[in-house]
Amino acid sequence: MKKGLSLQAMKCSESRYSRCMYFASGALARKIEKLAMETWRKVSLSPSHGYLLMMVLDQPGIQPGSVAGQLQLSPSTVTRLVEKLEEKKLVTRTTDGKVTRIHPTAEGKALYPELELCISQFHEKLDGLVDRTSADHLIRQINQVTDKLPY
Amino acid sequence: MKKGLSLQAMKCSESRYSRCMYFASGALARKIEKLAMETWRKVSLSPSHGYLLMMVLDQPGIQPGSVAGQLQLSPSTVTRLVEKLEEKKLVTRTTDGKVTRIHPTAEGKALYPELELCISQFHEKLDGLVDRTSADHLIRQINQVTDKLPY
DNA sequence: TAATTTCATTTGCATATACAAATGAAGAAA
DNA sequence: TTTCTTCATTTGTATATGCAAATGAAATTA
Repeated sequence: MKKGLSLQAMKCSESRYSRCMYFASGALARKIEKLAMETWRKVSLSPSHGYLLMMVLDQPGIQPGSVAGQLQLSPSTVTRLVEKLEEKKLVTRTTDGKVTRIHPTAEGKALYPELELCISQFHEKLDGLVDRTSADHLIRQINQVTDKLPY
Repeated sequence: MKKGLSLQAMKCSESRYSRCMYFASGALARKIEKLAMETWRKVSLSPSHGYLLMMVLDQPGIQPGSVAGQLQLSPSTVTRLVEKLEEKKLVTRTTDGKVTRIHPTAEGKALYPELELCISQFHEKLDGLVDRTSADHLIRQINQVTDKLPY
């Protein structure tokens, strides 16, 4: 019945490395990323691209640096993400002197309901696996620690 | 004084996206990865490579699939990691039928003390930023959630 | 105003990671 | 034994991400 996992299958808490923040944080992030990827696939966007587009829809004219701050990504990563959304004709960039602004296109705007659906489905999916209270608590704790770590 | 961070600088808990597990886990993992990278730089290894080598030293003859399970990485990722350690002459691979085993070289073994140092320095560095009890607590909580998420 | 510094963004390059398909071998079933 | 299935690993390809250097413009200083 159980397929292809005899060696790999392992609860992370059974690993001798699981007590290390490096693995704990990495393993969680990879699994969450995967879960999110499944959710956003229906709009042919990665979760990062999806959230970025959402931000641009909520805050039209937003600057890349502000995206980087809010999404906790490096400026260069934001540039790449925006490039891809631009290729897909979902956003445009305008530059005025030092300031670059990202604007949604009509096509991008049209995606709003679906993006909202992705977000709520992602949260539902998570709710089905982890009870809401402990997830919320975990998120708060993670953020507390993240805020203490250097940029 | 403060340099180059006006737009990006932001506590993650101030972001409207910080309440989402996707960002919380990703942001934490990226910051921890960075912290760890600084620590392992002195042995010219990424943290993943360092931990993998450590595992091979602790469990000589270990199979890639078991590494994948313990480190919560995909088998293909483990293959790439091992390839690089092999290039650096720190480990060798032997294949006997279906079974592949990873063995440390003398050069790899010689690195053991330094690897231990990296691990303890990483933990010290973390201790300097986040108090030990809450870090341990967080790790346990993360692992609990991770274990509930699908492979 | 000219020179310097700061800032936001982008580019070039490198790393980390995964999925899906391919490989090669072992075990089970016919 | 021949075939089919399962398994562990590897390979091909793709995504995500970051650092350091480059760019171009604004702000500050001299």
